Amino acid sequence: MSRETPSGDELLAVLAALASPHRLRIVAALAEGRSYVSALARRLRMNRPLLYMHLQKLEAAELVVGTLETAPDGSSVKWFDLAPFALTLTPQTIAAAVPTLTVPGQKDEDSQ
Amino acid sequence: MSRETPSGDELLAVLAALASPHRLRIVAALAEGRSYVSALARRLRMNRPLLYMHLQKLEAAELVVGTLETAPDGSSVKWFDLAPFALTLTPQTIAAAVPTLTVPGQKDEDSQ
DNA sequence: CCAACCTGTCAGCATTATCTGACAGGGGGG
DNA sequence: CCCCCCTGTCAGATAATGCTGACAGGTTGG
Repeated sequence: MSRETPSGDELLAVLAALASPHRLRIVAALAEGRSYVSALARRLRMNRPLLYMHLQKLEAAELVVGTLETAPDGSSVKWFDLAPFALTLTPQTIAAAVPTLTVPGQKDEDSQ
Repeated sequence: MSRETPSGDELLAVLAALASPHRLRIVAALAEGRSYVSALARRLRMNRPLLYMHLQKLEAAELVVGTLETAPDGSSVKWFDLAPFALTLTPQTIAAAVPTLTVPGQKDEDSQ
């Protein structure tokens, strides 16, 4: 679901999710194929709970999809797939998204 | 200079710079035309030193250009212009940028 | 001299984000 | 039983950000 014009909040969520070296690396790793938490932790050499947290942030931003696959025997593995996203960052796309940012009281008044 | 393939660090810098509601709003405001610190602070209703800091971050990421214009009489105003940027965010572009991230020791080893 | 406009910089506080080790619980198998 | 694999969650330490009021210094104009 590569949206044309994301809402301000969605845009912000995606940006915040990607603004981290760890999470960028996670995305890059998943671009080569699905994986699961423990394997990824070994591969990227990072603490598992830490990776877990980062994956949750990516998932919250809908950049990644995690599915807990419980085998017939009962053992479970949580697979993570990269969501196919694509967004363009330009002054125009940002200006278009900003008005829909939900925050307290902010208004435009004078210019110049 | 809308780069085709930004380095990992550049990408990260831009993402980090934009991952803030304030800074998104600043970019949107500047998209309507140049302005200077005090005027922008009034317009966006935010603390001037705070805005100043955000502008510096945007400038560091090269999303914004500030020029201190000292009039012939000596009074000075620092104008900020939006830099014409454009970058596309997809799993591919990210995967392409990640290998050039400069951080301590990280390597890829096994997969799956 | 005082007021109003501008820029730039600080110390210090408040709030988030990041990161770690440890734990609980679920599955196999030897 | 013990050992190894997996998931998920916590408290708590540490580091990074965000934010504020106040100050110094420059100019113009009444």
